[in-house]
Amino acid sequence: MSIRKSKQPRIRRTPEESRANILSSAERLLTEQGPQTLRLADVAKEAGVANATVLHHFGTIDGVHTALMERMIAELVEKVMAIELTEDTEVSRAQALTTLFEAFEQKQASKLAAWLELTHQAGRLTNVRQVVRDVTRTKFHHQNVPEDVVEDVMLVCITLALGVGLFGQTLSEMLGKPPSRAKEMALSVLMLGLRQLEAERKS
Amino acid sequence: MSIRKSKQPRIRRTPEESRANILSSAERLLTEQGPQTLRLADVAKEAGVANATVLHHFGTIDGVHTALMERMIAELVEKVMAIELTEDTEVSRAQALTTLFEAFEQKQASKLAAWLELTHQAGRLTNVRQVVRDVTRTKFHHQNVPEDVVEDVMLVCITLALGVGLFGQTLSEMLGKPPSRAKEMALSVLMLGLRQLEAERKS
DNA sequence: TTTCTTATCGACATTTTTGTCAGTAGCGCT
DNA sequence: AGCGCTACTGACAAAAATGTCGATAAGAAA
Repeated sequence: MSIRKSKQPRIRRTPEESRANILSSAERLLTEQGPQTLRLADVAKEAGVANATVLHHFGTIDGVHTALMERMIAELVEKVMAIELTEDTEVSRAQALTTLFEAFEQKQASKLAAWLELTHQAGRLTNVRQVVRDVTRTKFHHQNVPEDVVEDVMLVCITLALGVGLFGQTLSEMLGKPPSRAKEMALSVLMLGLRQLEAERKS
Repeated sequence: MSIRKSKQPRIRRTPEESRANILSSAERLLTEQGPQTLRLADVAKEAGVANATVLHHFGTIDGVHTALMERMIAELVEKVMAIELTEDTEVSRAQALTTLFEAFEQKQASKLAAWLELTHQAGRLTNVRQVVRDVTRTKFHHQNVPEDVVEDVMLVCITLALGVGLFGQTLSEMLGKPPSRAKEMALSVLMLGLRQLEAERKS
């Protein structure tokens, strides 16, 4: 009558692999189930390991949170830095903006940012300014625009990309529209608005 | 040697007052400390009552969460509905937009929205579509623009207002700029972009 | 004053979540 | 094969969070 619980053989990973496995599971939980589910038992179950294994690699559940944040931040920064903006044309800009918006929505970066903001951990993003400056210099160096103006533009682009990434889909669907509508509208308005802003500045 | 713990006389409120007191405390915790601190003991302590008192009025801690969400939503809707847009002028629009942005940042509505989004409770906002439709009809009835276009515009405005409300201040300060810079930039871009969009539509 | 209602509370019980520890088992190395 | 290292695990302990219950007291009404 007893059900045989065929015990799986242990999987022994390298520490790096194991950490990556656990963090990937945690990231999945964060984005699909929300921050509440980032509990020890949940993470361990999602990763297919014992609770003690998670603690073995990260010390505490908070260690998991910290490591997850840092991993997601690093990935996002890498993605943003990879955006190409070789020419100063409308098309090139539109592409860059689209890529930026997608970077913030694809890897759930907006959810990460919201989590950091809500938990007052935004201070973790100490390198944001440096990244923005690097982008300003490396991507916009050929444009004859003052650097602080470029920074203002990037500020508004990032803010809007975050807003769209976090709320765009839900809001669009609430209004009975296709889920990408908010993003499309935001991109249109942003492109047109920035063009006008530049025109005004030149006069 | 024993320290006399002068026991306070009980405060006996009406059920409505007591609920309001508890919810206000919870709201303070949500916006100032983050959602993690919306625990029974934290809420009770902030409200200055015993844990059991909170449960007496709300049943469970989840009941507190639900009631808090509903209260904040109602307050926000009221604020948005109160926005005036009597004329179809640039100035009038700018004022309305500014008011909208402020509504989303003042009462921490963006944090509420982010909380709902992260916890997959956005479905609670069932009346968003109705509110948008009401606003479309009551505020824009005198403008000769199709209703679905107005809805698209409101979609982008709300999305951006949320983004600015949630991330604007932090991002601005990260880049070493005054905290309202993101909002100002967003408003500028939004006004210019919408004007252009309208111009394009007319041609 | 006395009575009645019920908001309030402290103490306790239950459940949930985190963390500890001693032993087990993969895997490389000799 | 035998050995050493350590990733891994289950069982248990500790802590934290939620919820229950009977008693108390504030205020209204008789």
